[in-house]
Amino acid sequence: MDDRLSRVFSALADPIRRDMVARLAVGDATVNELAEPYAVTVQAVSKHLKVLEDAGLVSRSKQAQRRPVHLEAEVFDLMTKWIERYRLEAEQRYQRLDAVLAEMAVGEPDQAKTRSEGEAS
Amino acid sequence: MDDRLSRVFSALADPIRRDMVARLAVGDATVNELAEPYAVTVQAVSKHLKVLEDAGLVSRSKQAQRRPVHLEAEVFDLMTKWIERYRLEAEQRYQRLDAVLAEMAVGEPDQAKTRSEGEAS
DNA sequence: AGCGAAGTCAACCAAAAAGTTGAACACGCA
DNA sequence: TGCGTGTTCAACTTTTTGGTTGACTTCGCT
Repeated sequence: MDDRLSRVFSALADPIRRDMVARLAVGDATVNELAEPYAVTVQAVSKHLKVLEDAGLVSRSKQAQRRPVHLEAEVFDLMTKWIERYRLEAEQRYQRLDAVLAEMAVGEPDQAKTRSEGEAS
Repeated sequence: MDDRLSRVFSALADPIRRDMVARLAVGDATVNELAEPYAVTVQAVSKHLKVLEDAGLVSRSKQAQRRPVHLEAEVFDLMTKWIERYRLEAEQRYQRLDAVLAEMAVGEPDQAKTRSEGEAS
């Protein structure tokens, strides 16, 4: 887990961290406020925040002795770009496959294709 | 890590698994084909596939003694929905904030609002 | 009937993650 | 000046993860 995308996905793999992101979408909050709903210590929440921060999902400014946590929504783009890219590729492939199947339906129906069998597609 | 979304995010937190998804977007593949580029055993790849399968990202049909792996792109929707929801919430919040700031600029500039300080908003 | 290829299962290991407790640090305030 | 609050740091434990090796199953092929 070294690259950015891995850190982002990994950060959001935890329900508590996802819930914290959900709450931060509504407004900044302090560590104690964030910790309050969960059945874990505030130290554990502090660690969760570090994970989110390392992933670039969150930033912490210091204001007196409290550190308001702020959601950095731009990182979401990184994920959506990755997801959309492969979703699209897969969808386009289905369209091509449909075209091929349609072609086969009108053409000859037995294209056994028992060659080397090595590659996918 | 029990719910669906956690499993999906967690599955994609690993670079090898993300790469496998990327390759499967282009076409189905067998376990050995998938394993080939990586410096790990085929057993390890089999485990990775189990993780992807448990997340619903991939399905395996059995065809003779090989099990072609197939990408299930629908699961991506689950993620994008989650992501978009909070991205939008955060963005709308900024717009509201901008509106408030603009209002304050023309109106009275000292709306101290030092009440309970309890909630984030 | 039996070899060989493709996958999986089981047991194990090391490293990382998620949690704990306890101590320390950094302020504001009386 | 020193107490209290908010947060982090450090050390430790337990669970999960990603990897290994070795044995086993399933099938096609000759």
